[in-house]
Amino acid sequence: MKFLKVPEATIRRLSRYSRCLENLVRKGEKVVSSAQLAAHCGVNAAQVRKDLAYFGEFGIRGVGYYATELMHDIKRILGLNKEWRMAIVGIGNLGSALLLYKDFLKQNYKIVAAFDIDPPKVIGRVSEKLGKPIEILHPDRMEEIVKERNVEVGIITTPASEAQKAADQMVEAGIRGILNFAPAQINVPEGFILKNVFFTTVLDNLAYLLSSAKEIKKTVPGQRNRSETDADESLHGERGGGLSSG
Amino acid sequence: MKFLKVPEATIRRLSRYSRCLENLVRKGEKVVSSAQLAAHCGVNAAQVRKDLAYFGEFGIRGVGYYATELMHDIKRILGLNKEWRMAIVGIGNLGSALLLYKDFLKQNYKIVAAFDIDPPKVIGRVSEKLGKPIEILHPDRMEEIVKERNVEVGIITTPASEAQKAADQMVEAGIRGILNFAPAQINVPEGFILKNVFFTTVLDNLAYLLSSAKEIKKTVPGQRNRSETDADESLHGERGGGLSSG
DNA sequence: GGATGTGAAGTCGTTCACAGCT
DNA sequence: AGCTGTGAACGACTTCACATCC
Repeated sequence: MKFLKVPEATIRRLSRYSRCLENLVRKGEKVVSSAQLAAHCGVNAAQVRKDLAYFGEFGIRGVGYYATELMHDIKRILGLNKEWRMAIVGIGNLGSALLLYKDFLKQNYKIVAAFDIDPPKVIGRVSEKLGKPIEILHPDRMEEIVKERNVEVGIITTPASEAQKAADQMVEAGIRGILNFAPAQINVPEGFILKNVFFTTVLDNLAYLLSSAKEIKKTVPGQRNRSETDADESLHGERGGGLSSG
Repeated sequence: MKFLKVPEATIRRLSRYSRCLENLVRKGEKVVSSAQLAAHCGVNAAQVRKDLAYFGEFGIRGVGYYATELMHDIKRILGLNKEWRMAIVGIGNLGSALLLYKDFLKQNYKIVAAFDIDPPKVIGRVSEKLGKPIEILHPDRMEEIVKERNVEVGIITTPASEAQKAADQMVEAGIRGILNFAPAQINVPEGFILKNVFFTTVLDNLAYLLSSAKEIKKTVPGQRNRSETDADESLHGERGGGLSSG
């Protein structure tokens, strides 16, 4: 095990290994080899071993990895051995969906505050769907609430035009990690972390592949056999500068 | 201009260039250099030129690129010079949000059909928010409807347990491109294209960065100066095998 | 024997540097 | 003079192959 820069791609794969291991453990597997895990995740076996090697030695030569143990090790590496408390800003369609989206909470992620510039407008409809009243707060109170509730992650689901302002308020409130769903380019100060989730970039990708496939491949007319999924590298991130949406 | 394999990353950047160019055109810029565009997008100027070089020559030496023209060229390359008709399966929280999410439709993407295994259950609440009645169909009718309405892209927003079934029905109906939001590993036959949008993978990434930043950097205590955003490479895709969410 | 951990090789993508147009 | 287009250098990530250890 060396040290230094872990590729972003490695972290993404760890996230995947973790979920595959959950399945394998659920199926009762006690020990898994890098080859098995790799097959389940659709990656190369050496890749699995290399990824893990960034963080230590987790396996037993000649045997493999203890599934449960490895799963926990990976979760610890990813920082999932704690509860991450999140605040969401912008309770429109997407915001309220995330607020209600149960698959989200599976892994130690909890939304503990919701902000919108017009609380009364949204409080009713979200509460109704949730079945219990939900508290929607004005962003002016962000700093206070963030301190009070130990929020560490902010989610932006405002319209694009409001996204930078929301990010500024988060930064001001001391939130270090921001997940942005608004189709806007946001800047944050050094030391803060911004991740974008842009749907339409992925759609654009799909559109490109469909368009170019049509041109090139006259092959594969009506094949119906199940086969291993092809590549689908996709969800990405952005850097500085102009507006961009996903 | 050579030919051959265009990197996935290039396509993602084209998507970004396109949106930056929209802004620049809106601001009245007639001509932009690769350096300007690169600055706006937070990439290297040579990268911009290389990316474009995969598809032809679009600039004028000593001058730059005509902004509007380049924007249209890029959109054409991405396949955005047509309307993409989409069907969404699974009208839960996320599905109905996407159905109502206006920022989505900006670029030639239109949802023309919505499916759910229990239409009556969801039809009411979506219609209410939309202000007009919406038609929710049973997935059994997918093939018929897809043909009728020329659907080319499918969006999966079912629970994870139903995602593969939804994909199978899309494939059966002849939908070639699938965008999957369900936290599940899906397989599609050769010739079909699957892109995943996994929120929680991005969150895991954020969690990792926040955790490791805490360990390493005791620096950058209370910096408040605006600075160019740091890296935020992120939204990704998956391949074969096990369950994964994002 | 068998699977891990890892240097070395290979592949892919990015950046440099400059020739070539305008 | 200025900026594009592009071969060549560089760097990063992936895969191979094997020494190492159980």
